[in-house]
Amino acid sequence: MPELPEVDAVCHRLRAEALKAEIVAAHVVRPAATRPQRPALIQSKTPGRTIEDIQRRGKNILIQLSGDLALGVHLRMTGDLYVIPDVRFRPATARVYFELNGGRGLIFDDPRLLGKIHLHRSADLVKLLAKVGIEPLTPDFTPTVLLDMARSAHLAAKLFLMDQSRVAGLGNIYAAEALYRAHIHPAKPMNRLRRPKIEALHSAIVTVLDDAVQSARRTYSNPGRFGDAEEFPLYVYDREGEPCDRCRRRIRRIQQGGRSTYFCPGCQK
DNA sequence: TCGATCCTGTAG
DNA sequence: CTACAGGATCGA
Repeated sequence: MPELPEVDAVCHRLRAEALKAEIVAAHVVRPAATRPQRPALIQSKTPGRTIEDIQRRGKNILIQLSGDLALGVHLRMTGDLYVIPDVRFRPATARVYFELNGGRGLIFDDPRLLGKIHLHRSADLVKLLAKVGIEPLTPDFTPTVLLDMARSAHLAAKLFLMDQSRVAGLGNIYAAEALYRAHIHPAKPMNRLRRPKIEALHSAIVTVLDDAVQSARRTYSNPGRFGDAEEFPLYVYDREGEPCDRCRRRIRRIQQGGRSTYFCPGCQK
């Protein structure tokens, strides 16, 4: 269930293990994973190609193949993407898998079947990802940019942060953690935040994601599983009823957009 | 902009 | 059994 830091870790791991690998064969076990594309597309077009590059855009993974084709992978809630030494020993939840040179396997693993893997021409994939919002860990992401986006957003702060077309990469956990660190109530309308609060939020987003990236690269270096974020300190997520580390008030859970939001009623006004 | 929906697994 | 899960899309 990856957010930006976990997707980054997956890409990091893949770059170390799959760069320059050749795809020998491709198998779509569950067509749902490629829909609306036909399984035959990946199966017929990827064999013989080499993995040239692996990039991340928001929570999307781009696997650049030789011949100007690219695989676009989205892990959604339970997806994972990793290399195993012997493709014959893939798990039962492998939804798409590639046999690589040397008998290795590149596995798209997704028990819940919500994730997607598609094949596009490289240029088309870039176009498809144009609607993804600003990358929070680049110099483009400044307090002023965030303020500009906030002005027109008649939307709760938590929902704003979860919207991938605005700031890309935050999910349920890190959105809640960023708001906690910035002392902002998750239901606060985004367009009512003043510049100082926006600056605090900007800083919280960058700090949380940056720290989580470092943490995830360490804990997720283990293929086939998502190390839980145990190494990374979560102050509110999944801590309903526990005392806040700052003010000792009990962490509360509310529903926003059909999902749980955790926050401290004492220090997030 | 909101709710329903896609799926399966697991915790209570 | 029900509730819920670190996500995103689609339709109204």
